[in-house]
Amino acid sequence: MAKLQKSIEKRNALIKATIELVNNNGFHATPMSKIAKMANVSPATIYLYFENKQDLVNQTYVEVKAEYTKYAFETYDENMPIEKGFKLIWKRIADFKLKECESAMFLAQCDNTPMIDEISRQEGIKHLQPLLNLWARGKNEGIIKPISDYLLYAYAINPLSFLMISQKRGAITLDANHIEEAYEAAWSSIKVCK
Amino acid sequence: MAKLQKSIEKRNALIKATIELVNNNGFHATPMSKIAKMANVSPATIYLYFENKQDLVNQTYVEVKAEYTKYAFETYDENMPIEKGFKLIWKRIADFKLKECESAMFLAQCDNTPMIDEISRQEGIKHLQPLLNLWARGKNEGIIKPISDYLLYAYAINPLSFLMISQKRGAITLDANHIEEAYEAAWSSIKVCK
DNA sequence: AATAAAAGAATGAACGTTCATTTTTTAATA
DNA sequence: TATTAAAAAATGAACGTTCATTCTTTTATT
Repeated sequence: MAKLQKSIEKRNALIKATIELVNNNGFHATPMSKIAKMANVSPATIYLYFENKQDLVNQTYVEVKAEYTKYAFETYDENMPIEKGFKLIWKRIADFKLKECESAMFLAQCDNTPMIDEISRQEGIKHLQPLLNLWARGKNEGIIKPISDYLLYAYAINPLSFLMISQKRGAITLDANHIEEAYEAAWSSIKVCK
Repeated sequence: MAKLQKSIEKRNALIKATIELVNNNGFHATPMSKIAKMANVSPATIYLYFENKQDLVNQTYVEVKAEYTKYAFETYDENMPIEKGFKLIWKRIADFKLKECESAMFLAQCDNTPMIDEISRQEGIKHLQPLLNLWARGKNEGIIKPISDYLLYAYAINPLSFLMISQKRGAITLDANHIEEAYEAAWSSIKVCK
């Protein structure tokens, strides 16, 4: 495999096709041949870029996860006050999940199945550090509840995945108003209540 | 497949095996042959109880979902005051997700992938009605935020799935204290703040 | 001309499902 | 009750298909 000099676009096309097909049919029903076809490439070519199917999916996961967190923290600055910083990150995440809904769908599917290697999963978690730091600071200042980061994540961030999936399935349509309500729910679940 | 008179146990064994194998390997990596082996049955026998693999998974989903909601509402009475009723249902759900963690895992996987037919999914949602009624009542009384049921579910109930998965993966261990904290987060996210 | 990239066709393994047969259960008869 | 016939349930092996992956050949690049 090594590194191919050329054609990063071909790699991108393969990753894009993987996301789309896995979203719509699930891992079990997306053959390499279909991925190749959607990316306008021969099945054999996939193996110039990826070791095998598992590797293709793992790499897709890590790459999408990185994009996601890059977007989430792009405008955040570690010196911001807690609530302002949280709101900023939260809104960016919400924004990503609604705009890049294909990517977000894919992540949700990976995060809830044994589709992905544990190693790639760990790799994906790393990028979340700035949010954990913010929470640590918030706990110190008595603004954020002194509870486990997993609990904070479960209530502050994870619900967005559920909402995104519901929207993708056509069960709801989220407008700016809903997002504001969701933010209020998220914030009130983790802030210290006076 | 008509109804078989005998051997409801064989059907149950098949469903149990399906849950366990799909949890650990995902749909795509659980062949019928393995399901048969784990249920101590010939592969051919599966087809006496289920039309095909998809049908087996669909039926497993609907059955587990029914168990889940049956458990959730078992001790609930429609005349309870809002907060008390909500707490009761919430605790039962938490209880189920931690005790019947295999079942809950399976549901989470189904709810986040295209593994399940849309029809079976709809079938599974029906059973949630008592909770929606409670919320309607709560909104009327000004106790619960006047927001979409999907938002309420996303913040009050869905986080438990995330926590359960994290626990199953060994990332956390939830004790009674965590559960209490989680309940507080859930309630504060949906109650009207005075 | 030499090398790297891509292609299509080929391969072997694995899978879901069915088939032909056997085993077990039920019902009928004496 | 004992024996036998019929029906139901269960089985292991086999089938046809699909899939991931590899092999060989062609095309593009330097």
